[in-house]
Amino acid sequence: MALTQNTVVDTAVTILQQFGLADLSMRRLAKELDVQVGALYWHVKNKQELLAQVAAKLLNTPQLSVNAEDFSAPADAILQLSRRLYLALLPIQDSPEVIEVATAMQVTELAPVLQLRDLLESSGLSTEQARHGQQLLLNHILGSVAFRQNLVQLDVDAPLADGFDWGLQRAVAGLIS
Amino acid sequence: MALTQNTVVDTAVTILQQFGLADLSMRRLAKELDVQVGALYWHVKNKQELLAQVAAKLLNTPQLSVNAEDFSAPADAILQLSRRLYLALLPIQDSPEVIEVATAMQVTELAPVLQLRDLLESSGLSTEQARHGQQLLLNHILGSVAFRQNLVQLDVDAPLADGFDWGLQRAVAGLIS
DNA sequence: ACCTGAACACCGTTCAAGT
DNA sequence: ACCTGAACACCGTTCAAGT
Repeated sequence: MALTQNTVVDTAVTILQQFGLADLSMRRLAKELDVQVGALYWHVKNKQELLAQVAAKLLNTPQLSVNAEDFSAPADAILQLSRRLYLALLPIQDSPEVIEVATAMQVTELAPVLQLRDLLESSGLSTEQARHGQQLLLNHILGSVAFRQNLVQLDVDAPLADGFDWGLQRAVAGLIS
Repeated sequence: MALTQNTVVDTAVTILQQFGLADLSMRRLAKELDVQVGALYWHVKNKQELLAQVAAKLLNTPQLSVNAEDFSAPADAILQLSRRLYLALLPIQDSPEVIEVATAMQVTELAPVLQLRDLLESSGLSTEQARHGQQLLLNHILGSVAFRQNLVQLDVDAPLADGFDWGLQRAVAGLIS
């Protein structure tokens, strides 16, 4: 099996899911693929670009999209999509950092994030307002995931009531006045 | 001048402000203090604890507090405090990561973050709701700072209209119904 | 075109030994 | 009590040289 960009990214995803970002090093990745480190740089420009592609693999799945027609109001679709994103990212260690790298490079298109903006626009916000609303919601999703993952990591008893959903509802209520 | 915990943390703050988190390594810090790396570990448990103390130094300043009596409504005090936090963190490279480390370890008390919660409570929210509202606002502040700093880093033209304040107003409006 | 081998310039943390 | 010297086990990236 020849080394391709796809197998590199896929293996990176697996390492991330199983061991977290701290273990996702170029050297570890090379070892997993039975290859020398330098070989990776033929298929991927650098680690940042690799992480962006990992983020795309994580988010660009049909499971993370929502059918606007299934909801009576756009606000409900927004809530649903946000919850799906939150729940999908929660079990993947350090996923917020990875997503942030991808959005920062912004060359990679993350479908659910774009849909979030679309839904905000179709709920009556202007293009610019929708972009800012998307920012607010994404900040809350990623921040809440990171916070929760830190609690687990430090063996602190996680409060049963999460706070994510409450904050999400208030944010959406504030956005769609 | 003997090496103390305080000088170590202060030097760390300086490196962070001038060169960012990537340059704030234990080895670089030791070099700046004309000392061997191992010496640092006598004054600080590890790098994580150091970063938590750096965060405390950055945030626990009287400039980042607000006098509730100066405002007609608690909502205005919340807005003002949030803006001050945002503006204070913006010029410090990678400040969101540092603050996140500190809040994750939660042993360090960050005064402005606590005041945010107090203000939310005094605006009519329950203790639990105030905690969740604090989470929403902090997520937005740190997320927006990180986003802005990434734009600068990548030499993308930053949009003049920031989006932070718009999102902040909507969030506060949603929280204080 | 694709990969190896080896180097460059770094990391955080530990710990015997010195003063 | 406080610090040095040196090691351990790692990093990301580059690049001549091989096939």
